[in-house]
Amino acid sequence: MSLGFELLGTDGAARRGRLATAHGTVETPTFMPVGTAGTVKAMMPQSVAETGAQIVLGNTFHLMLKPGAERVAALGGLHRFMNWPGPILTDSGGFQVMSLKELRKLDPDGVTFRSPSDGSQHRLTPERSIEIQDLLDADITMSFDECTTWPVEEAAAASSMRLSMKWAARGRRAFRDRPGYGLFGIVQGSIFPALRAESARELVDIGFDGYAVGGLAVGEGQEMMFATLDTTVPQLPADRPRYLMGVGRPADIVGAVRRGIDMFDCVMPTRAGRTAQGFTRRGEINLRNARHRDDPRPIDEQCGCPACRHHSRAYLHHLIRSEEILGAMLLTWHNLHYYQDVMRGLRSAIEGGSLDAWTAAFESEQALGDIPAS
RNA sequence: GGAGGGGUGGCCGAGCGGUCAAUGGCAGCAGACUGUAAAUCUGCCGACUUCGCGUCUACGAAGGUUCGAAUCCUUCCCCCUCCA
Repeated sequence: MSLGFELLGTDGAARRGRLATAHGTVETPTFMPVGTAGTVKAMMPQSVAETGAQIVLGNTFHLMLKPGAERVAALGGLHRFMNWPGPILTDSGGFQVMSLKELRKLDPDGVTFRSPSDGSQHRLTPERSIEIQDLLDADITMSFDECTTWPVEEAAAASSMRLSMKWAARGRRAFRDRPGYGLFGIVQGSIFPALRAESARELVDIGFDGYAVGGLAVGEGQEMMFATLDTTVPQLPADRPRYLMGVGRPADIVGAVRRGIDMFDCVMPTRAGRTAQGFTRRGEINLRNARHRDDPRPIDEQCGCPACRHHSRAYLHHLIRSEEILGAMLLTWHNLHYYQDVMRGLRSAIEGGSLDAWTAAFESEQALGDIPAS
């Protein structure tokens, strides 16, 4: 295995680990901000790092279209191109197989996409996806898969999963092994335990540097997602990192960490930050709402981010109402910082063997809800 | 003084005899967002309301024509442009 992973401790099924990549180490459980197009939207790379994030995502599909993988490679790779010196994980384009299903044609060999911006045709195969991620210089490369839609019949979920497994094997052969770089396989099978088990077995047989659980948080709900993790995660090798793709809200992450997941990514904190939603210790708030208009308090009294240290809810509300860019920047910064606070809390709770108590405190505080302005 | 154009719901602005409580946009009030086609999208937005294609009040003002008027006519009040 070319990607180092050290298991530092456990608390129940939860794990405290350390991932060693060519561009640095990552303490797990970790949350990876999504930087689809070579930027964590509304954030400077340095600011992303200041929130505590150690690794970010890039996206094969988006970077293939603009500016092109070969161009990024010629410019020194994605780290240098976007000035993020730390580890980068790239998604394979598999999510776009689902999210852009109106714009693509799938066949056993791969997928032909029409570009959402100019209609031009682009071909992605398991091999080409790996090649692009190599050109981008991703520390962690994801297998090209089909993110299965929801809801789905078991038969359709099975054939979708089996296609992804074939593609995973092809991707494994195409991947160029080298120190500090790794390839992850992605378990599919929707909410069907037998399919998840089959998928996990196949991937483990092939052998990957890490294992992702894909095709969740697509509408099935938290309960079914957790149920799926309960049966799936135990089938993944204990000595390799586990990544739950696309998840989620803070409570989703906490529940998944407790079920043995090490890595997460989600657009939630960044997208929500651009659409006025703030995540706090006491739940979610919408800064666009009139109730914040005169509120001199910060978004979250206990938060140390620049938005909370220097600015009131009233100011954030004003910026957002006025469509000032700074509003999106500050709220994104806050959300990412809060997510990282949650991850820091989880890691230290696992280290201290106090995850149950930590979780109880987290949940009861979230349940209290926001304190109204006096 | 003369000639034209116009006054529509918080604002801008369609409508120009019935299907108009009145298209749109903005503002306002909420909601959604989970490997980013997203600084996006959705709902509500005269009053009342048992929330129902229900009642009432509404398109500068007052009259009138008509079965029926935001839409036609008369007078008045404002605003804009051009000419003197």
